[in-house]
This record gives sequence, structure tokens and C-alpha cells, in this order.
Amino acid sequence: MGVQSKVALVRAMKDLLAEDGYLATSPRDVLRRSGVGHGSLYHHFDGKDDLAAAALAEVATEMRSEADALLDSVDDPLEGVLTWLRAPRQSLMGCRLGRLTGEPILEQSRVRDPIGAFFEYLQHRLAEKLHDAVAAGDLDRGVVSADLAATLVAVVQGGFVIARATGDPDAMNRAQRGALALLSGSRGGA
Amino acid sequence: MGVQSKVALVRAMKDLLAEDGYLATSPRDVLRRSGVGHGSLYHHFDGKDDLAAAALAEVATEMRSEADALLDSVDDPLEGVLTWLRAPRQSLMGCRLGRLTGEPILEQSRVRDPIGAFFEYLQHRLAEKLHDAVAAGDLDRGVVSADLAATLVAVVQGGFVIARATGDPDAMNRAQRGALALLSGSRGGA
DNA sequence: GTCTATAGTAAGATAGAC
DNA sequence: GTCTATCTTACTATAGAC
Repeated sequence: MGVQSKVALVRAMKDLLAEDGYLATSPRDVLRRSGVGHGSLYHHFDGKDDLAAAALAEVATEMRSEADALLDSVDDPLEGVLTWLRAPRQSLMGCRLGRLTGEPILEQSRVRDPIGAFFEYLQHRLAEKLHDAVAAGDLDRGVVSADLAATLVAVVQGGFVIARATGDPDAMNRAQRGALALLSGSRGGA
Repeated sequence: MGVQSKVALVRAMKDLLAEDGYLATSPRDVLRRSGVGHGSLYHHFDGKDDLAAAALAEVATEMRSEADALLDSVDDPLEGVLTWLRAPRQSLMGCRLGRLTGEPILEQSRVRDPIGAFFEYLQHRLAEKLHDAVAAGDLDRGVVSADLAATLVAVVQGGFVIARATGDPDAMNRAQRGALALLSGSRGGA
């Protein structure tokens, strides 16, 4: 089967991390889901956390691409940010990376690295766009792009948290709409 | 020792839930931390999840009180909201309730109830204040109080997520500042 | 590279004496 | 009400044959 087992393991781990998180996912679960034998896991990886780190690195890459696609879907920088913010999200599932931040495993850097790097990247990209929007006169000059970037990322991540806490998928939509409305108040007064 | 053991168990569970979350906290951990014997746990509670539900009910009550104290610390409704939003938070610890929303246990309603109810309550209280602020002419008439309430709760919850993900406690401050700046753009244009 | 067998530890809960 | 002993199952990993 060549390198197929390794790929199957990573794929299964990615799915299970999204569904149940890290702690609740056991090597057994991954093996069952992937159809791969027990020995292969420990041949290709050091163990559960090593496999999880590999899986999360892939997830982080995918999420960067998704964010980039939205942010760069339009030329206008502010429109790019708004497109990203407005994007529909499966709120009850939770963010594939953000959802893991509650787990104690996060203190082990091996698995936090891809998660942290993604959020740094996302904030950086948003701040960039916001900075350009200010320069273009589409946002008030007083806007601190790094602050606003953090706020917008937080709105989305918090939307996931509230939606899951209350079981109400619409909580995400409300959070997004509220943020969009606030943004329109900081518009244009160049 | 009377009812002391029960109290000690709940106290220990509250601490451990805050430190490690639900899944990572075992009955053994609670027993060790509380100094209570194994039998007492199962005498006073049905099991781990029952004890956790009791602990979370207390946490939720405490957090309601804390939120109320901030929101009602000033007469002016908008100032109350701003006071709540500005409050310093131990971002790297994560929210004692929001942090648990990533765990699969959340699907079992027993333990989700107090968490969900708290977030409903918090949004309701914020929406109330925001509604009054609009009526008082301190916020634009176009403001949808339920949307903005969700946004502000999300900013805080998302601030916790980003701070933990990146290991940067200042992420919370940035998110808060960005939101405060946005709010000042929706001010007063009655 | 993959398999089955197995090991050591912990989770979560029950039994029954005190 | 509290304790110790014990039970079953699962977790995570290793051993060693194929």
C-alpha cells in the first residue's frame, strides 16, 4: 500500500479532531476510522500527538488558503475583509482550530504551533487589508489595524463559542451582522 | 464532617474544570485535590458528570453576578456595557464556561445547560442595556441590540480563544480595544 | 510496512465493611 | 457518610512475527 496508510491516518485524524477534539480521540478511533492496522500508526508516527500535529498542520494550511481566497476575492481591501467576515460558517461544528484551544494539550507546543501560527497569520492578513483600507480612505484614519483585526477574528471565534454553548447556530450570524454594522460606522470619514 | 465533603468535591471540581477542562479531569484528580475519599463522591453524586454539572451551575451563578456587577456599576446603560467590555480578563486561562464548549461532553445536555443558560443570559442583559442606550440617544437608532450583544460577547470569547491559541495575553486587549473603537463610531448620531 | 498479541496504566464506577 | 478493595473497560504504546 506504499504511503497510503500514512495519508489515511492523517485524514482520519483530521476528521476526528474536527468532530471530537484531541483528548476525546483515541488511537483506536483513528485506526477504526482509517481502516489501518495498529502497527502502521506507530511505524509512521511517534504516537498520537505526533499524528495530531501532522493532521493539524494540514488543517492549518487549508484554513489559510480558505481565508486567503476570501480576502483576495476582491481587489478592494475593505471589501475583502467584509467578504471574509460575511462568509457562512458551520457554527455548531466549531472552528477546526479554535475549538481545540480549550484543551490542556495546547500547553504542549508540538500541537499548538500550527494553531497559533494560523491565528497569527490570519490577524496579520486582516491587519494588512485594514491598513490598506485606511490608506485608501475607506476607513477612518483613527483605526488601529492590528486592534481591529484581532476584534474581527475574535467575533468569528466567539461566534463559534456562543453557537455551541447555546446550541443556536444563528448566534454566529448575529455576531457577524453586529460587527458589519459597527464597521459601517467607521467608514469613509477620511 | 457533615456536608463538608460535598462542598469540597464541588470546589475541587470547579478548580479542575477551570484548569484542565472536563475530559482531562478524572474522578481521581478531584479526589486527590479535595482530600475526600473515593466513596464520598459516589455517595453525594451520581458520578463525574453529575458532579461537573453541579460545579458548573455554581460557576455560572458566579459569572452572572460578576457580569451584573459590571453592567450595573453605572447608571448610564452604554457606560455599563463599556465597563463590562473593558474589564480585564485572564485571557490565557480562558473563560471558565466558554472554554468547555469545544469538548464533546457539551452534547450531553446535563452539563451544557448551565453553560448555555449563562450565555443566553449575558446576551440578554447586554441587549437590554444597548436597547436603552439607543433609546437614550447614545447609540445610532439603526443599532440592532441583539446583534450587537452577540458581537460583544463574541469579541470577549474570541479574545480568549486567540490569546490561548497564540499564547499572547495581549490578544484579548487588542480585541477589546478594537471593539471599543468601533463602538465609538456608532455613538450619538441619534 | 503491516499485522496480531500483549503490556502497563488510568478511567470510571461498584461492593461492602465500618 | 466514609473508607478500602475491587471490577471492567479503555487508553496508549511496545514486541515481534510476517
